[in-house]
Amino acid sequence: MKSKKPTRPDTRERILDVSEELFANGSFASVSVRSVTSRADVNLSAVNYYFGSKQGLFQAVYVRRATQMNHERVHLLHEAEEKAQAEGRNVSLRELVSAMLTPPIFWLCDEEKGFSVYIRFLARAYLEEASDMDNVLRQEVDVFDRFVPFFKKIDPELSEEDIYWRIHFMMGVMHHTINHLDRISILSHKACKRGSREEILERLVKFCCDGF
Amino acid sequence: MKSKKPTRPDTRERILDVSEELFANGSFASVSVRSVTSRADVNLSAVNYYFGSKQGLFQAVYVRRATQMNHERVHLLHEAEEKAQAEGRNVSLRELVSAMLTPPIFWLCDEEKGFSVYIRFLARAYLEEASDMDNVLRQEVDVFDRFVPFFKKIDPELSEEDIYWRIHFMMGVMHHTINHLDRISILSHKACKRGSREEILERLVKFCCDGF
DNA sequence: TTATGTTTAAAACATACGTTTAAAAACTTA
DNA sequence: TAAGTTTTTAAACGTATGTTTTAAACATAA
Repeated sequence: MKSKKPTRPDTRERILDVSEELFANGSFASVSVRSVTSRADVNLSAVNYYFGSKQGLFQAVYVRRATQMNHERVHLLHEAEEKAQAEGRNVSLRELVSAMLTPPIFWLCDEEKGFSVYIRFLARAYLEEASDMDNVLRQEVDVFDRFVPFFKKIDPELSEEDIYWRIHFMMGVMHHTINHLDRISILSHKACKRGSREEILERLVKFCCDGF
Repeated sequence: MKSKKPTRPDTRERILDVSEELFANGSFASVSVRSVTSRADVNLSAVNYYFGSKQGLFQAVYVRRATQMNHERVHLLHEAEEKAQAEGRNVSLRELVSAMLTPPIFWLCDEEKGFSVYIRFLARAYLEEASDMDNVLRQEVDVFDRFVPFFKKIDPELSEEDIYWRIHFMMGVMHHTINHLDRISILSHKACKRGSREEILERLVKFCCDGF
């Protein structure tokens, strides 16, 4: 007698969870609404009911966690700023790079929460049709703008163009690392394992700092 | 009376050209066979006739230029090796990095030939379903293996794992740069233009060398 | 020319897709 | 309970998809 289905108030969240994962592993076009609803054990119409369209669902997946992640980045920046002020020095390059990379990398390696999946989703979203994803980029740009003055203070000789190019390169390393984390074992003939969250972050931050 | 259609022996190539471009701008699933054949001004069945299936077409697009590009990389490596030997020194880090990055970057900026499109296609192909694309990766891995001893000679303290990670990071920077070349103008508020082929290559090589 | 193999053409097939509709079910509030 | 709102369900719609089929057009060589 327990087969009676009650209304589940978490339907919306379950759809988001499932599609976050599917969109992280495949392109927008390759993920069907039906594959989402069936895996979420939800009626087909639920997607259109809650999100209007497939495109609306995609954007909702993005929005759900984007704000939080960029807040974390700014928070780390402020922490580093205060610490530096207390010690009467500039914010170090390492602190800056770390503030930008730590949230996504930590999320990535946090299997507990669903954040891990989101980071892969995000890296993939960057490659979707430009017009749809420009808004996504905008928010990150605004965050990065707050970092630029600090980079400039470290090396006043750097032009803004130099700084933007290097931030751009940093994001490249990060997104690529995220998307190909499992493939690196192929590349190295199983020589190196994925490694812990701290290990990856350490390698990444070092590479980016030296690149800067 | 010129509307009589002769047999066009270039049908196969035209299909490859068009799909290379479409696959460079969109995911595998988002590109329809019909969009390919109509833009190539070719009958719908031609794709299945020449390539068996859509998947076959995709792989054919990859294979057409992959071998050539990796040959170019190895060629540059040999050139650097001979020059270094003649001068009685080791191959420099810069020469190694340059040998790996120059072919794709030069191709990327070469609007004349169709190579430019191929590089973008390639970067996108890396994100397609793993099982289909592992063969694609295999070839690059084999090429990179030939570079490893030279990196080791430069810095014998480096472990193989270190080297593979850094090669991995390099490819990340490159692919990301390729895929987001137009977006960098957004990121920098139009502060920096795309720049010439040499400029991009120079920035990229420098960043990667320093990262190493 | 005729015969043979290759390439193009148009149509149809079966299926999968995103979305809509309309009614039933579950929940909320009075 | 009764009325009203929100959520879930099943079915259908129209369209787009990859692929197959069958025949016509072409090229080449005997």
